[in-house]
Amino acid sequence: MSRFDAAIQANAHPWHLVRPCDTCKVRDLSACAPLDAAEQRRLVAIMRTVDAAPRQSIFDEGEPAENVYNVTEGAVKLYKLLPDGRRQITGFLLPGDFLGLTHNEVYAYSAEALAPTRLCCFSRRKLEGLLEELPKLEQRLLGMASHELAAAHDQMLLLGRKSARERVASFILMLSDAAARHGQRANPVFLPMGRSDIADYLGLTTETVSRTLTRLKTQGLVELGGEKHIRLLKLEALAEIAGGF
Amino acid sequence: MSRFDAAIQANAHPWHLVRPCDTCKVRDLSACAPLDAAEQRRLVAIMRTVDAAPRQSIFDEGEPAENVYNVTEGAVKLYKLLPDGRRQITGFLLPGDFLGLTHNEVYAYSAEALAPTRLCCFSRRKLEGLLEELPKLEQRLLGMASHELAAAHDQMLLLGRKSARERVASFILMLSDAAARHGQRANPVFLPMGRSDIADYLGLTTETVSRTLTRLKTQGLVELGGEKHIRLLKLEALAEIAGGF
DNA sequence: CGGTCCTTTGACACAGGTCAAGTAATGTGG
DNA sequence: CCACATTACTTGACCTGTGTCAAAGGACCG
Repeated sequence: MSRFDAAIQANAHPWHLVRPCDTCKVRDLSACAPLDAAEQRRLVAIMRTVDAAPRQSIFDEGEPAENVYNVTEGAVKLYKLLPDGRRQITGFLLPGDFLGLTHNEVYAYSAEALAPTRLCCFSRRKLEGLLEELPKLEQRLLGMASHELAAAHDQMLLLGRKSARERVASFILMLSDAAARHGQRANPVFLPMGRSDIADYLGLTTETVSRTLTRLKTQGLVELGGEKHIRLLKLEALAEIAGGF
Repeated sequence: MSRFDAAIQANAHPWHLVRPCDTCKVRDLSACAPLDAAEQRRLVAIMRTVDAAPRQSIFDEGEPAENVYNVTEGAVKLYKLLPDGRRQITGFLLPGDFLGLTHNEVYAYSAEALAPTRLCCFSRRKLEGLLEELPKLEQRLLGMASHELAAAHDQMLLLGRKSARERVASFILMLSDAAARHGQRANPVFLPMGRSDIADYLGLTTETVSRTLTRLKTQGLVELGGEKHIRLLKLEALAEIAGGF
């Protein structure tokens, strides 16, 4: 069995790199043609599979940026730290998402697995070499980068100008949408991360996140099933809150 | 005189697209070869020059994303609005920067000139066509996008976790660095934007920006020469504040 | 069960927002 | 070039949303 087939067998194929994603509509950029079999083979040749347990670090900010990763299964958080320990989570990644892409010598953020995670790992040097020859691949990367940039702009609006209530509502809806795109249950939303990760993503404290969620519950907008599941009761109202109306 | 030469004559050539920038070290990505003359000619053929006066809108959020722009001279601000008018400025652009690049049908933010500005305007459709044939160009765009992404992450850390004092210090230093990269005076820094733009960029109010600046002045860290010039007196101390020490 | 960790809840403090006034810069028409 | 209007910036007094500190549940696990 070739390396290529083995990779597919192991369900660790970098699908999202080689073709538009079936379930994640956002990334289904019609302009991007999928790679053909030969091209995929070349890509898989420079790839290896990496697994990470929850809480395991994938890489740290400031470390030499030797690899680029593509999430295949699981969930990852990206974050930056200030010297005194204050933390900002800059993103939660799901299957199909990319991390480590940079034109710097070192990583600009740290990455850590949230759940049992499987990643496709590429040597950055080799991948950059391959990019020269596979423009389709570069197109996909550019498409992904510009989507991430748009998401980053939304997050700046959230962090700079939204109230705690609006941030939490936005967050719940965002998770629900992401779940739907990944073919998972969208309504009782599953929160794979703890309160302090949510807080560090939204620029709040755990206490404020907790209080805000209980207030949304009290007001009949959501229902909390355990700590990690939220049922959205009034989608319309939540969307209005999230949008800042 | 050819269109190509005319464009150079008029100092409206998209230099930053075709080759690493001389002054802006950040963008001098060794991996990116400059375009040759024939390639540049093709690029210039689908380009036109656009001028914008201060406060003039270049495009608005939600508008069909028909063009992509490259700033040649001047300065531009990008921003997003909430329905009630709250505003978040997501970036200030200087010569060499890009705007309008998206894989969406519509612009994700509004763009407005801060100063008299000259831009290179490309039809997005045509540029995307050209990208298929000029992989070097796509490489440059990918490099720029990944730099912007890193800047966006820094800004998220600032907005989510830094105090007003730290935000203002970071901002001044950022402007000073940008000026230096563009071959302009770095120490009495020139602020091309007003207080309310600064506030909307830092997620603060004009009052807080103003108070914070006077406090930095009182403490002997900066000197305010008029409203639009700031002399950095204790760079080291400012850098420590900005970094969150 | 008895720890450990995470979440929730409460009481209180404070950074930064809001409202309001005053002052300086900029522009405009005569 | 000056009066005047307008806009931008600063400063002050006060208020509030969110952070801080502390403690009390809950969930999970050996």
